[in-house]
Amino acid sequence: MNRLAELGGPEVERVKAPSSTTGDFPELAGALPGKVVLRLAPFPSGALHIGNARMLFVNQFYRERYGGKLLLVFDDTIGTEEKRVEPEFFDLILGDLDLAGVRPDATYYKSDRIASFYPWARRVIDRGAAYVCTCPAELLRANRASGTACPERSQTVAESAEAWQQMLDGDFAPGEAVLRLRTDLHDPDPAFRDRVLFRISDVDHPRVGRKFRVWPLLEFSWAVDDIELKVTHVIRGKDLVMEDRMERFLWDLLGIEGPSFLHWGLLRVREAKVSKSKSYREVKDGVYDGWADPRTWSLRSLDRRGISMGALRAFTLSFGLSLADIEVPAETLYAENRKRIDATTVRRSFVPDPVRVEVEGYPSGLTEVTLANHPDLPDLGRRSVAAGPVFYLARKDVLRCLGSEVRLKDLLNVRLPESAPRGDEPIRATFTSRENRRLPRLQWVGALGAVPVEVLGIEGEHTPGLGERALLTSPPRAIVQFERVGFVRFDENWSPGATPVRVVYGHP
RNA sequence: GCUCCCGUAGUCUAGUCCGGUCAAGGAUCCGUGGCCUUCGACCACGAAACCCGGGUUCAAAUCCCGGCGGGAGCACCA
Repeated sequence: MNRLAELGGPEVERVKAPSSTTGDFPELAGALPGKVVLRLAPFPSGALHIGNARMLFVNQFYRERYGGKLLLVFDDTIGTEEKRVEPEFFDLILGDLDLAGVRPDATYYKSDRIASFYPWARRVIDRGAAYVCTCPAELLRANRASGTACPERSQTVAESAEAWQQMLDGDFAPGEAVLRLRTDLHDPDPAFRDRVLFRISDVDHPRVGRKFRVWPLLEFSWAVDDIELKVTHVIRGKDLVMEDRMERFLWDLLGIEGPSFLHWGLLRVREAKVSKSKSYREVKDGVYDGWADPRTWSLRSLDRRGISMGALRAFTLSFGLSLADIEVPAETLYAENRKRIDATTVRRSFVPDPVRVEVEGYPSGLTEVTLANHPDLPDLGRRSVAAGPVFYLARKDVLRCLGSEVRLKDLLNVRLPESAPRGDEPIRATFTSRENRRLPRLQWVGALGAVPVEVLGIEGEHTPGLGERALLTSPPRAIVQFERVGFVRFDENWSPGATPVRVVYGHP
């Protein structure tokens, strides 16, 4: 009925008008209210980022629509060298879910469940549908490509069962044997031909150590867990459609009715090049400022920038469940966020790359001015700003307006000199009038009230500048708008009064 | 190459299943004006689209056929 309320997340009440388009969300096949069981399956290799948002919010959305359960299942099988499971990521992801407002009804760890996969493997073997292959990986791949059967493909059930037991007993080293499904060597999709179900690894797992050597691959583990955990609908990206087919194949083989599948297409945010493995390296090496570094585009970095999870959710859900692969500019997310924060955000003055300007003929006695904290909302109060004959203006502003009359916003008008300043030579401007005229309006900070500010930007760059004194009293994590610059959020680890004032840039 | 998916304004999306109410709606972006102290917000106005070609039909964005274009997957990763 009320699509916006469904989509908007917690802050929706504050949004004045319908904002985002509502994407299309089809009904789940055969879904019964209160009986739907969905799952979130993050791989613990880094903080959740903007690219994971769709998984989170789409599943949460359907859980809300049907009133069912949402399970969190850490997909922490053994991974690879490049995709490593690291112990700290479990809590990191739990924290990210909390931040996103996604509260799973139960949490599972695949690594706890490894042993329960073995009997299922045995059932598949007993049906004559799997065999132990000892081909080297390269040969296996080559055979698959050419549709050639390796000698072991014709194993009897008893032989397969014995070899499988040898795998479990540790008779094979990593890479020496795998359990493969017998599909069709001439399947049109080469990837589907006799896929590997289990492999051997003796890598130390952060949760279960070396307790298991035989690890299931994603499709098999899910074919089992979707049944054992009674998942009713699997909603995931379309990059995993081949896995659907594998799961169905296994269920058909065992005569089981499994959940149904639903997918969405690839969603890229143009500005965000996300890579968990790159972020992991940079965080570990200290190049990034932790997992909240803006360059990670992690949920926590967005939060740090003052982008609300409600805005992210609305943004994410606005694309519906379209199977098209899309690329969206971050501006769309920013617009969504702006709608939420603009009306509650105080205005402050900030001058990047400041240059000193002395005003000749400055009216004596004009030492301060009282300004509204928000141009349209008197309720947000006023503050007093120190003014004086000496100001700091943004170099860019000054250079752009040389020789012209400009207005120091909310204060008075001056004429800037004709020529650019040389070196550190102070700029001399001339007072013209106080009347409010249509002139270019420049941000300023009075020399007496100026406090140093450092803005952390989206590319991880630090922009120093000067801001007005009132900034010193903002609480950490407060969001303010630097007029004509954009919305910024005070950093969590900044204490009021400390300089430089540390803020993180959010968006225009 | 093989398998699958997708083509509505610059971008995203509604509509496509069940053809007419769609001379196509919304968001964002862009432009203009207003509000007269933000390059923000808000208000008003404006620009801007059914991939192409056939067919069926009184009627096609919607159905059929054929092209073309874009994307994803193709691991002993998840």
